[in-house]
Amino acid sequence: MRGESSVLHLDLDAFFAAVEQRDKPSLRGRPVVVGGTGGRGVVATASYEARRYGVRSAMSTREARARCPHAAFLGGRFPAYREASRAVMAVLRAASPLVEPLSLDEAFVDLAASEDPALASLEVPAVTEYAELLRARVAEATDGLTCSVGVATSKFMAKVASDLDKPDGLVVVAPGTERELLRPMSVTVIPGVGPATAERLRRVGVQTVAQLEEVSEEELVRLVGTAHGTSLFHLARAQDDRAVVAEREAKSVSVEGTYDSDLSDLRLMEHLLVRQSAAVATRLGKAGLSGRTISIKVRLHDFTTTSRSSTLPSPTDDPAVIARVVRALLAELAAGVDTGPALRGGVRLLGVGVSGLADWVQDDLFAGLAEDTPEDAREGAEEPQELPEPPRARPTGWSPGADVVHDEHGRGWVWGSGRGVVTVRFETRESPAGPVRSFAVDDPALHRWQPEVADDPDGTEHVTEHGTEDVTEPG
DNA sequence: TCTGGGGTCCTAGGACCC
DNA sequence: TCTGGGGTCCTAGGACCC
Repeated sequence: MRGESSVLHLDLDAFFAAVEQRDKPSLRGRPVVVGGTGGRGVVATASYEARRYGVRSAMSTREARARCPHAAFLGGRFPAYREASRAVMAVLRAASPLVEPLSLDEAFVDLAASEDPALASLEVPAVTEYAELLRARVAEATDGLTCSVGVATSKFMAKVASDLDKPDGLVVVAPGTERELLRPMSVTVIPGVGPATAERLRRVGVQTVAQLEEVSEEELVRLVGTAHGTSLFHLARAQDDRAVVAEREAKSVSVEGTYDSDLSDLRLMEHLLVRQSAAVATRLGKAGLSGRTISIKVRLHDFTTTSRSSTLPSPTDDPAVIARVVRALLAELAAGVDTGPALRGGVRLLGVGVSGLADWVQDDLFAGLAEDTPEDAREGAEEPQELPEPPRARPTGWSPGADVVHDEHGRGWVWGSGRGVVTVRFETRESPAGPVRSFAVDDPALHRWQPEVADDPDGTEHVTEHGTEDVTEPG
C-alpha cells in the first residue's frame, strides 16, 4: 500500500453493448444483450437498459430473453471491441508507461510512473482532476464510450473504488481512509472471494470485511488454504503491495466449444477435437509460441468436467503433433472404466489447450531430442528383452493413428517419455489410403504414454522422442 | 435444454532425484 | 538395509475472474 493514491483502475461501462449502441444508433436507449445466441448461450454484457429488467452477465441467454424479450440480442463483433480496446489502451499508455490490461475493457495504470505534465502531483485533488481528464480522453478516442475509474493506494482499493460510482463515475480514495471504506462491505468485494469461499466464510459467521478482520490468519488458512488464507487476511486490512505489471506473458492457449446438443459419437468428438487442435496451433503460430503440455477438456451433459493432459519432451506448435496427442487423450478417456461410459452418455463441451509455453519454436525436432534423451529410455530401446511381460489384461483402449514399434517377438510397443516403455497390442487394417494401424494399451497404470512421434515420410515406423535409430522397425 | 469462452492460480498426490 | 527429508515435475480438479 502506497502513501499516495497513485494506482488507477479503469473499467469501460457495459463495454460490448456500449460499442454496439455507439455503432448502431437504432440501439441507443434500448436494451441490448451481447453474448451467445445459441441454445446454450450466456450473456457477456447487458446494456444498462437491459439490466433494469434483471439481465446480468453470465446469465443464460434463455433467461435473459424471458426477462427482457424486446431486447436486441447480438452475438458480438470482437474485431470492433478489440479496436475500441486498443484505442483506450493507447490513451492509458500515453498517460503512463505502466499499464496493465486485465481484459479488453479493464486496466490498471500506475500514475506514479506517469510523465504526463497534466498530472500536477499525486495529491488527491490533482489526481482527481487528472482522472477526469483521462475519462474525457477515453471518450474522445472511442467516439463516446464511457468508463468508470477508481484511484487509490493499491490495486485492490482502486478496483473497489471504480465499482462505487458506475456507470460513468470516478472515485478517488484518500490515503488512510481505506479500511473505514471497506469495513461495511461484503467479503465478496475481495478479489478471489467467489461463491465457494463466501459460503465457507458465511458458515463461520463472516459476511462483512469488518467481521473478516476479526478472524486470525491461522483460522483463515485452515478454512481456505495457505495462499488464499494469507491473501484474505491482508486484503481484509487493505494491505496490498501488488505492483502494476505492464507485460504479462501468456501461460496457455486454448479453444473450446459448447454444442447445442450433446455428443455421443466418439468419431465425431475426435473430429471436433482435431479441428480445435488446428485452431490452437494457428493461434500459437501467430503468437510465435509453442508449448509442451497438451490437454483436452470434456464437459458431460451433467456439467461434470474432466481433463487429460500429456507433456511432451519439447514444445510444439505443430497441428499434426497436437492432434495426435489429443486423439490419444480422447482414446484414454474412452477406455476409462468410469470415463468411457460417461463419454458415450453425452458430451456438451470439448476443448483443446496447450500450456507450458515457450516463446520459441523448435526448428529441428530431432536435433533437440538427441541431446536430452533420457538414459533409461535409450537402454530400453537397446534392450527390448527387458520390456515388461506381455500383457494378460484386456486392452483398455484403442488409439487410432499412433505409431508403434514391434520387437522381434512381434509384440507392439509405444515409447513413454522417460518413463520406460508401455506395452500395447496393435492391429493393422487395410484402408484405401493404405494400412491403418491401431493399438491398445494393456496396462491401465501405464497408459499415460507420450505419443510424440514424427511424421512418417519414408514409410517406416519410428519414434523420434528418444532417438530414432534405436527404435526403427526391423524390415 | 439452467450454466460461454478465454484465461489464471492453487492444491494435493505421486514419481523421481539427491 | 532402513529411514527420511527436500525439491521439482507432472497430472487432475477446483475456484475464480472478465
